[in-house]
Amino acid sequence: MSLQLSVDRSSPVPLYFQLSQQLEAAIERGSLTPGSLLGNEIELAGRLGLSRPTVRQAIQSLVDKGLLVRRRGVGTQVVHSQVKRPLELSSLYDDLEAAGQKPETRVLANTLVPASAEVAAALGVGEGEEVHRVERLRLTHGDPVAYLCNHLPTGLLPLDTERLEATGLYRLMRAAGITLHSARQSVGARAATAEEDERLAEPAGAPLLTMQRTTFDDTGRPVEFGSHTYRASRYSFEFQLLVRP
Amino acid sequence: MSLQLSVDRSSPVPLYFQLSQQLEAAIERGSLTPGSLLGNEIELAGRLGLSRPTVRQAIQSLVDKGLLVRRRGVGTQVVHSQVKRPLELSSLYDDLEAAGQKPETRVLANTLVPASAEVAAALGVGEGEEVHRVERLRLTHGDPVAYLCNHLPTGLLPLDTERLEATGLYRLMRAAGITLHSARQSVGARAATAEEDERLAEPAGAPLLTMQRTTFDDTGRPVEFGSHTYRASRYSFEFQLLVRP
DNA sequence: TAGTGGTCTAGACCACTAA
DNA sequence: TAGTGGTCTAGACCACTAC
Repeated sequence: MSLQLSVDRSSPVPLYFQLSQQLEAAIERGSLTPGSLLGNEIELAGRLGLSRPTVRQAIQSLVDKGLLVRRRGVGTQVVHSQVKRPLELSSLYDDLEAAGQKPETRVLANTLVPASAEVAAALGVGEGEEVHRVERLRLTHGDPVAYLCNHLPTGLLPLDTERLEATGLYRLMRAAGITLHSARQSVGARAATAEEDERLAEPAGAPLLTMQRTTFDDTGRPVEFGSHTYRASRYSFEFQLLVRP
Repeated sequence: MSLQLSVDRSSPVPLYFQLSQQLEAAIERGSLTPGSLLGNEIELAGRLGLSRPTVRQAIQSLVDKGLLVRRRGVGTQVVHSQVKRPLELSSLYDDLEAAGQKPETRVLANTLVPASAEVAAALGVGEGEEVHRVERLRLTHGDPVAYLCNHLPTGLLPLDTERLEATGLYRLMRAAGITLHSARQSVGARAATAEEDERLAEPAGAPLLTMQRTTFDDTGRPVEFGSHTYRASRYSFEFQLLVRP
């Protein structure tokens, strides 16, 4: 099979990254078939004019992504497909867009409010301290999918209604130079209240999917606390996860 | 602060792993406080009599776990806590046990059945082919929490009712030498049917949390397909996730 | 026994950050 | 400018697997 692999040493892109991208592309388009062996690291390094650690680094990044499996004494094999996208800290906006759904956002409220006890605890601010409160309705094809209520610390990023209606909150945060690091999530279900029924255009007492999430940046500072309710009839969480070895 | 670090070269435990364990323990018990710098890699390597790549490997594993953050030109810092346990392929049994809930299992059915179209597609077998079907009720303190229905390929592992009532399915699979690799999950909500109401002791039409999951081993072979329903009043999914850099 | 990945070393140069 | 992490090399020995 041999496979066309090469690296460009004049490129600013790291060599291991060039290699891992080419291998991933080969797996994606089926040039490297599931179950096939990759050939040993030494030979691969020699063929590309790279050192073994560099080749290992490229392979390791694909192992971490779940695309390859290494077995001592055996070799490196392509996993039998199935793995597409491991769980990410995803934005509903991006998820819907990726599904070709053309998400729309209607900002219901965008104000400063004193933090409730729950919000204060999540964001690590004093109770009653001023925080941003954003309420949004997310729709596709004019139909509501979810009601999103978020609280954010003040002074973190500009939150004008216009930008909130044009894109997702996470994109705004990244654009403002915030490096998202981790999030704590809780997913549950409950019956809708009368108010929620109306907002989401569901019959009385309909089951709702709920999510609460606190997101942290890479300094460990809470940057967002969200309470979301999804129409169970129109949305479910889909994700893939890897077993950490 | 300096910190007591040392490695045992006569141990079969890899040096990078010894170091990462000690660093993790130091973070856990607070000897390394959030936000504090770790000291540069060269100096750390010299102090321990290790090479820099080995020290980097130790640090990298903790970065992957979300405990440390590296910034070029700045240094390596301990993340401001909050990160405890990233999302794993978890078993409800283990989750309940970890929460001190003493889970019990009641096996409702444990039979061989012909695969339905849905099950056949998930497990990659022919429709109508024989597969295991296991129905269980999971309880804590005598109260039902979830109804679990799983399908498995035949010949994979022995599934006696006795063992199923003593522990979780994933533990049985691991004990049978199956290396779990990844899973595809879908989490949603819906109103309970009359049959489910009765099984889970909920009022008519109560909201239920649902999960469907297909689990794969490290060869990419599907090893389990589960359809679970949880009492929303008694259970929610809690997890932490990291942004992949 | 032969071949694989797992670990480890002792250097090197570069890119980025902060003062 | 000084110090940090990011990348890379060319070797070495070991543990495990399959034959």
